[in-house]
Amino acid sequence: MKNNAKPTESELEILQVLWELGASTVRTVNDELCKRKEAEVGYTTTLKQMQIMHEKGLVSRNDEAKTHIFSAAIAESETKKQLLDRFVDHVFRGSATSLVMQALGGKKSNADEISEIRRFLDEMENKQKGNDNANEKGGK
Amino acid sequence: MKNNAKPTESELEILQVLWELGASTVRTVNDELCKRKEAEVGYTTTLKQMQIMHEKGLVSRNDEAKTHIFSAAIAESETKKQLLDRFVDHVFRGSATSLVMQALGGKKSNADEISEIRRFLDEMENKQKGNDNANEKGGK
DNA sequence: ATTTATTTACGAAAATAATCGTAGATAAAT
DNA sequence: ATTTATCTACGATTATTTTCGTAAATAAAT
Repeated sequence: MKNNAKPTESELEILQVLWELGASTVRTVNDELCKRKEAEVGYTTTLKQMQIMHEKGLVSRNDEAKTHIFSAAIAESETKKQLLDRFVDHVFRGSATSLVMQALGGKKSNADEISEIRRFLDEMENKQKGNDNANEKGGK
Repeated sequence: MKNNAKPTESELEILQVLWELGASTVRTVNDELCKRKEAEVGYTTTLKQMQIMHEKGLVSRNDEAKTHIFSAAIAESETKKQLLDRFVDHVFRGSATSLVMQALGGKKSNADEISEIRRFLDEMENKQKGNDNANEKGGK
């Protein structure tokens, strides 16, 4: 329940592929990366990256078959949450609200999005009522 | 109106100081950085960093006086918007909504925050009504 | 069995970011 | 004028991340 390893930019790209496609070979991941990025990505580059990620415990590897099968070893939502927290701390100095303002204000958010968020806020508020407190946290 | 220079982590930290304190000397910035971070930051490290930032056009410099005075050369909101866009693209693959969900769900958002956001959404919706269309934009 | 295609392992180079030491410049204090 | 304190310029080092070439392993095709 603890993985402090912060994936780098390109490690994140690989994780995104694994999260989306599920367990995959290096070949599959590399193909997908080439589709997503402008420039080509060398096969051995992706391979090396995934080997490093394996050492770090970011991905797991099934090497029974000739060709190894990799899958993400860290949860998508948990990882994104961590990245987001870090981002909020660094860029918005801890204020999630001002980030949200910026995110919604800057982007072309349509009516559907807005009402979706509204629904979400409703849910949040309900939860909060049921379980108040729970909000201490030794923030510096 | 175009500054594609993406500040690095530590450049951002310096920009944050300048945005907050306004035009400052290297000494002032360095002192502030030392306060904010765990570890000490060497004076010449900060100096060098700010020199590089000057070359890149991230800060401007007044060197009439003996001691140079630096100020941020890029706008805070504009910069944060760019960083956020980039972040949303990379981590949430373009979905601002899912980022907001994550931001609000994960963080300890209190009732005040929630209603603040609600008000914000109201405003957004009004604006949208008054000026519909305006939402075409070469989306991918 | 030999060739061919594909894969993994390994190491190292290239690119980028961050840190710092030292020397020289500048001005204030004595 | 000499010392002292503070600052800038410059170069170099260190650390981290990304990229890739080459060789060895593996299995499929001939």
